[in-house]
Amino acid sequence: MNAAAEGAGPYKGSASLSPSQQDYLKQIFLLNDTSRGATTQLLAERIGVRPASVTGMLKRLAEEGLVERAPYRAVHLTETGRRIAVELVRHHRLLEAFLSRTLGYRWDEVHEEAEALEHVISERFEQKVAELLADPDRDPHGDPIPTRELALEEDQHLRTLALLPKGSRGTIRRVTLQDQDALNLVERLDLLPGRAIEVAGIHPDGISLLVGGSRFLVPSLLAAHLLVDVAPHPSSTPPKKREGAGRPVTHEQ
Amino acid sequence: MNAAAEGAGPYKGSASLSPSQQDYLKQIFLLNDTSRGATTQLLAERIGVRPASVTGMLKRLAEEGLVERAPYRAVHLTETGRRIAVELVRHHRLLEAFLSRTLGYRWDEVHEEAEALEHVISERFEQKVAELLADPDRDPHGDPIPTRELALEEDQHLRTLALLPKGSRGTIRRVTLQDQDALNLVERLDLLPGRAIEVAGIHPDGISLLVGGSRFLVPSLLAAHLLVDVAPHPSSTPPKKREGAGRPVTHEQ
DNA sequence: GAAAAAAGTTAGCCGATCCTAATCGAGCTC
DNA sequence: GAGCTCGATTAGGATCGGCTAACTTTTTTC
Ligand SMILES: [Mn+2]
Ligand SMILES: [Mn+2]
Ligand SMILES: [Mn+2]
Ligand SMILES: [Mn+2]
Repeated sequence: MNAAAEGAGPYKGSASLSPSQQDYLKQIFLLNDTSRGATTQLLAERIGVRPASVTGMLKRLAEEGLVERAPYRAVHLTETGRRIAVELVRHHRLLEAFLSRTLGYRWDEVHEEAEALEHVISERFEQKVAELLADPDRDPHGDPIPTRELALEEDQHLRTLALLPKGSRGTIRRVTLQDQDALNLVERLDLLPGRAIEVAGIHPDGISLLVGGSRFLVPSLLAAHLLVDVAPHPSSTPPKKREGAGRPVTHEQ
Repeated sequence: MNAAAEGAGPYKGSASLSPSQQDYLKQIFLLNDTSRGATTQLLAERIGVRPASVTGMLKRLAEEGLVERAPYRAVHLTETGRRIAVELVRHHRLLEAFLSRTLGYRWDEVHEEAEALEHVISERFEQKVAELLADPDRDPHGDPIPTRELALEEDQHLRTLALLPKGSRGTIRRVTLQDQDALNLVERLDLLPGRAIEVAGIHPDGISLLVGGSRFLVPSLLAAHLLVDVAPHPSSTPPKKREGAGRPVTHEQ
């Protein structure tokens, strides 16, 4: 019973998909990029439904040619599905930038609002906002905004703080968290995008960090969500990778 | 089988209602204000569903204490229902003002976008937009924006152009149309809010109008949707009402 | 004031999306 | 490689908001 014959439906603009379908595609995209691939369970957690619901939706998305899927395996987006997902990520991050810059939202407030608006704004709205903000390339958390043509900068040079060796210096570029309390903590610690940091040491529970003169422990849980632009090793320690201090970073949006 | 026992559900914030339910409440509100009351058929037309669907939804809304209803009669909003409806109208018109002023939308483009956004923005968004625009009191079509406290100016002094007697002078204040082509026509004819006009004569098919030096026929269909602030009768003709040139004005939003 | 027309309602149905409970399969453990 | 565990799927059901077709009530017409 090989489900999902290839590409059943005709061309799909994101417009014809339900917000729910759009959220599935977006989460599949975000999970594929990072982490261990888009499994039923991870999707269920991110989207806030039960695994059985995910299976059901994935079947429908497969029928419409938006995902490719084999039972008991992780899903992947088709090219069509990917396009819709990236379009949605553009909406989301553009909206976050807009809410922050134009409407004066705090950075911990933008995510929730963007989560709902992303499904509803027109291409005109997207266009006008992009104009107003002069085509921003980062949202308030440092996440790259896909271009109008849906090209997405890859940030390959960024490294997770949790995995940096002692002595590393660099600049915080992205904070891949959405939870308001967590973001407020990051702000309290002055670990915002743009801050210069140095890894003073490795703890079992996190990273000892030098930021703006002070030194403190950044718990692994937090360190795993801070992406750092590492400076060309000025210190002694060779920049070799460590493993296991934190799991690969993801973040919902 | 007297359906709808009074006030079943607990307090409802507009947040807990589906976009569909919100649209029903809004249209009931707009129809009650004007026109012959919110009948099943009129609601069906405005909302774009079949009459049977309206009956079904009205039953559900009655159960939740948002409308009062007797079979075969027009519906009315309860106080709770009215509050939600006005909140939605505020969202809608505030959004139209925002889209027009801040994002540079044309006045014929704002309605459609606001129609979708109104259900999705948070109170924070409403608040921030109101601040940004310094609490505007009119949307681009001249429709009054309910205040934060949901007070709605009544515009009782405005009269439908279609019903004005020959010789009346005044200023166009509201254009209660949403259709893009119709709005473009209005713009072409320079009948925008703020324009001074004089009724040069009554035709069977409309009104002969003097606007900015030129004189032309405004078809009844259009005239019924132009609300005029009538100047204290400077001309001879006593300002007595005419009937039948057009039906009472309404407009969806 | 009856009959016709129009408006409203009911009954039965459908698709989308979610749920719970039960079953199935993949992959690690020993 | 036989189990066991955990993740995934299936089965069955609920709710929501739409639809059509048939029926009922109100309103208009003459
Ligand atoms: Mn979303
Ligand atoms: Mn972000
Ligand atoms: Mn709407
Ligand atoms: Mn308007």
